[in-house]
Amino acid sequence: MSGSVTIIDLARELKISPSTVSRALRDHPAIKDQTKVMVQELAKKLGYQPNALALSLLYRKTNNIGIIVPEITSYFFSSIICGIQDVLDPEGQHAVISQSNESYETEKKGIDTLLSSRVDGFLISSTFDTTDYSHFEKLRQNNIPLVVFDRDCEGLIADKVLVDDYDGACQAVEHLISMGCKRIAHIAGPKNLSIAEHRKNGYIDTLKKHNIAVDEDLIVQSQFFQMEDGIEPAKRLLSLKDKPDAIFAVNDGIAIGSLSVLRENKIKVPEEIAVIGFDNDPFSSFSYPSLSTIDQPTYEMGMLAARILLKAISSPEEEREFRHEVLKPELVVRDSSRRK
Amino acid sequence: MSGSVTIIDLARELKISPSTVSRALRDHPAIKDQTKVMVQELAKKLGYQPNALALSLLYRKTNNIGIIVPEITSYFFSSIICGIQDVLDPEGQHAVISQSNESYETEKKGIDTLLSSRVDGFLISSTFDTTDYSHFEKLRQNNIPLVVFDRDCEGLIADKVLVDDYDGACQAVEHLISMGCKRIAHIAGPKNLSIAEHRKNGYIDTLKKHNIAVDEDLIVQSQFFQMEDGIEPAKRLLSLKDKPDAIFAVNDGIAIGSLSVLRENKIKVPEEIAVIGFDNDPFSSFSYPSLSTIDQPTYEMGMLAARILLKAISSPEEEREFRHEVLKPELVVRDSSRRK
DNA sequence: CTGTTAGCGCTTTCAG
DNA sequence: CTGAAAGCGCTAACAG
Repeated sequence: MSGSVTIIDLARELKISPSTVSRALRDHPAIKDQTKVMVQELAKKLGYQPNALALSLLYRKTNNIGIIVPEITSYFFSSIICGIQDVLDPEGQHAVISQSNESYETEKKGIDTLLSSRVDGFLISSTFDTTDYSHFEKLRQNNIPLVVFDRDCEGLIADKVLVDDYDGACQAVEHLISMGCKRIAHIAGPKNLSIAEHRKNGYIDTLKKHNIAVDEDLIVQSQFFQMEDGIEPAKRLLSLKDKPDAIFAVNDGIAIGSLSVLRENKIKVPEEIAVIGFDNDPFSSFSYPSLSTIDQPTYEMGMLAARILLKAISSPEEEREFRHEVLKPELVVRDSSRRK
Repeated sequence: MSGSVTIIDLARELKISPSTVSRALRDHPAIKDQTKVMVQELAKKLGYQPNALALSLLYRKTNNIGIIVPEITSYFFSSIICGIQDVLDPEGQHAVISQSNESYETEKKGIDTLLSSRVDGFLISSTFDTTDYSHFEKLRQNNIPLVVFDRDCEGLIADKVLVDDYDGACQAVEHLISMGCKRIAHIAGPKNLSIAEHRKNGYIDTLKKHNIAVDEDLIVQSQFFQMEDGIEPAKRLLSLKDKPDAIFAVNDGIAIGSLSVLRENKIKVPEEIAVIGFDNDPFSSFSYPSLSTIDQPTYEMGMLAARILLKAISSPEEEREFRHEVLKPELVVRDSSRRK
């Protein structure tokens, strides 16, 4: 920032006015070619860089988009971010990423910070323990567009891009049933998280549809979504007198953690217990056995959310309809659930 | 941005001057308590948020730090970013992340964009094909601090936080030798990448140190760092008449990809071929067999780089010494290299 | 074709 | 204790 060249520097050097320099740089039609060339050459020579700050202040538009995600270390969220950036970049928009670390307070603080820095809009996937949405409502009151993605905030009025988790879970369980599994367990995700609830509901409803009794013992819960978080739940399932013959895990991380427990206990997968995850994380095709899963269109979700946001930003504030997009996930069968 | 409350709004409402409002909000001693309370209450009521843009323009300091990484989807870089953010956040500094996607052009464009947005400093890990460092030199000429991390730019004068890749490779190969391996192969990383070169050199020198002939056939190269990129190189190694009895892979991704090839070929790991990776990615302890690796202090590297940058930003420009920190990696032995 | 002026939101002298 | 004015870098009327 220190030694940056300004338009005024160029003007002084060339003994013309700043406005002429400004116009010359932006190729304004009412400027002599000769002047343009002169200005542009000097600008290049001195390494002039327009000050985006000044522009943003003037136009009340920063071309910055605030993104708030629970974490960036998972492939799931980082690939969504890639989708977002691939839409924003060509439009000259920039992503400003903030991690909430699954903390409601951090999420709230992130919003305030981004608000202070005057981002033009928000893309948010909320935390586990976000139940109060007033910090999101505030955005709408300030006419700042918000697109919620992946994790639904039920009751919140906003654009939304979600995945049909219920349907994904149904596909997973249908698949296990079609493979002949009778006692299908579910390692559910954290309570109060819409996606986890939907997956669990899909699991339960599919069992019922096939007249399979829902055994509460077969539903255990994981604390988070990492591989190590799958260990405890899997051990609990193995400690049952009447063991399951399949596990539908809330995500691939948990599924991989479970696989390691099954391996330790010399349980054959899929012969004794079949396993299926959710996400199609890259490592799922390299685990042993390779993991069946439900593919989520993360990259597409990011792109779609970003497109909707950009449209909202450039639309007249009134008479906008809120969009509610639901993407379809897709079953990917691999060795962990394939009867041979 | 649209309907934001400004200091002028508050002033008008209270029929006092903007400067008084400004002082009251910043708790200036020369302001009557009564006025302060009045102002602060109205500010709260109307949801006043200081405009960071205006402040940045005024103070010529944005409190934004530009981060440029090859990609964010790998755990390696995303955990470095976490370390960076955990240092920046408490200091009221914000990370602005840009992905170069291993493209020199994108990296250059990223710098220009961030320069335009007037970040106070840069944290950069450069791409494969960055050989020309003039875009980095430019920063120093503009007095914008830069800290290079992980991937060294040899010859560039800048603060650096690196990992001793050479030493890590030595540890890996020493370990394999101590396990009795005689024909140790190396799957090297992309050419022209300092870290990959250093690891390869560590590999070669350790063999020499133990009077083991370096067999060029046993050194193959991977194109990138993903799991699938390990498949081809591993197959090439298996096609040798005289097969290796160990593989030292340039990173965990490649090692995991190799494991899948070995599994397919029913080769026992570690009995027939031992495998060791580099990075200590979370999945490495959940692969089968669990993967021995060299742990890199990614989070610490991010924190240290950020601390050095903040110090550089707040230091007088002259008489700064450039720091050159080299962190030590650490051997983590797991099943893939443990003779039982 | 070019210059002058005002103002985006804020703070900070300098005057009262 | 408070207000008026200037300026951070830039652009867009409005004049010439």
